[in-house]
Amino acid sequence: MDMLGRPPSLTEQVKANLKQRILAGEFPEGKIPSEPELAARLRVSRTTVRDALSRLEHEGAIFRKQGAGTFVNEQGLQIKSRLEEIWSYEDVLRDHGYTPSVKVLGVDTRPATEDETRELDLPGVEPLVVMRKLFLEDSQPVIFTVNRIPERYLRKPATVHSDEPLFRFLETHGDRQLSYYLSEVVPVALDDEQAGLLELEAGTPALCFEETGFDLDNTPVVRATSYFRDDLLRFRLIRRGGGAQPGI
Amino acid sequence: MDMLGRPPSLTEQVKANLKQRILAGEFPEGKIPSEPELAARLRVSRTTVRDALSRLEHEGAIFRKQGAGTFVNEQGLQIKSRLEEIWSYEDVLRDHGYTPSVKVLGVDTRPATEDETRELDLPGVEPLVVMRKLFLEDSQPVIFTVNRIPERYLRKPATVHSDEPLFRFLETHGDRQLSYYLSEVVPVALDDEQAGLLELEAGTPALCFEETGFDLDNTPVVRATSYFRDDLLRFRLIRRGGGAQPGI
DNA sequence: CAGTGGTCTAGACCACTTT
DNA sequence: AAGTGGTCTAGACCACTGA
Repeated sequence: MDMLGRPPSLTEQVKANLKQRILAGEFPEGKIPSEPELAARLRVSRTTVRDALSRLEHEGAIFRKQGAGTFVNEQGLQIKSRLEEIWSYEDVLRDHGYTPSVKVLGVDTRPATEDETRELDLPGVEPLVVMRKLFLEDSQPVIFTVNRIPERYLRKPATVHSDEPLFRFLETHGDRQLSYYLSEVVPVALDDEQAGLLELEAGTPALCFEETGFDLDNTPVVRATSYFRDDLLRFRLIRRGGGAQPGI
Repeated sequence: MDMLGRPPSLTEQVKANLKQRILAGEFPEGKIPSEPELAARLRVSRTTVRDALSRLEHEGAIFRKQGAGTFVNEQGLQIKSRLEEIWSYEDVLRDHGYTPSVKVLGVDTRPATEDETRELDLPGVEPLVVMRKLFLEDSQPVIFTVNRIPERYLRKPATVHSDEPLFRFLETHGDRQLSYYLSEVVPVALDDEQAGLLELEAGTPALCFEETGFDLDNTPVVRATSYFRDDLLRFRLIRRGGGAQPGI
């Protein structure tokens, strides 16, 4: 029972160091020192430097060209919130320059539907705790989410109103660590209730995530549905080649 | 001037080998051999095995638990087309079990707009080649795309009708290798033209990609817009923690 | 041809899970 | 205590770029 993360790895520290220096504009020509030089300066092995650089490249902060060097990727640095690594919606809003707040609309318990029983891999129909939240920037609604968690995964009686981010809620009230989400991106026309909460007109096209969260044992622990105001929040991602292709 | 990719790396071969054996059901209990054992069997170093496993874990094919082992991720294996690694829409459709075909709707040349000039980082207003394509499964339209490429990046006179995937078209007609896309996911209501092409009613909510493609020198070489029939094609992705958090 | 990134190896040590 | 994955090192060799 750890409850605490490990200290950041050396690789992660190097990555953070470089990221910070990039954002601070320490490499004005866009040219980042060579791998051997970084390794010597930072007193780590070249492998560690390469791991850190690979992560930065993957998230679009730099790009590399064999034989030429490593460079700042001004384009990729513009991305605030990457679709593949979103955990706390409050952080997403903060990254967009907003002052976020959360409003818990309600916490209920009801039996799972047939679909939910299957999606959450439950042995039979069981009670689910349903949390509905609204995220606001200043007083304007931006995100509406519904989380459904099997009651069996929660320690305390489930009527707790909590404005913690969900991954923390699961650790606090359920001793479950969220490992990843498997998500579907769906276009919808907002219905009356959703539009009302987001202060839009019914029928407005919006982005919706339909997703399942898994813990470290690969057990599904939460089904979530989220709706976004795309006029206030826009998601970006980097798409790369899948495998063997070099560059392609 | 290479034009050809390098042969797949050892890591890539190990990854392909394991992926195939996983899909073939060679690990019925879901337990994958330990890293030292795989390294010994495949006659490669443990590092190479770990790299291959890391990639498989990233794309959701397996999951690992420290101290316990490496296991098949039945959930993640269901994903056919991952949002972050899509290159040829024909492949996407094939992965969904369709028989794809392409219809080139037209190839025109026109001056870039002000926005396009900025997005493609052009020194001034220049002619763009605009390719409009429709992707069909059997005879049913699924994807509608518009690609805009500065004429300066193309060798041949730009009126070529080509049903090659775009990344190949850029290599064939422009000696440019596509490295990655920077994409925005936008919900839209289809207008008359888009809806007509996709054989839906005008106003239907749909997913839209607005994206810029970059080459190996990080130069933007194409602006693309794509519309999808979400009743026929659904995009999935895996969302993970961004950095230092372990598990979280 | 010197310097850069790309790939691969062998081995050490640690943290964690299981028995 | 034994076995697993997680991190890190030092070093070799290759492929490519640019002066």
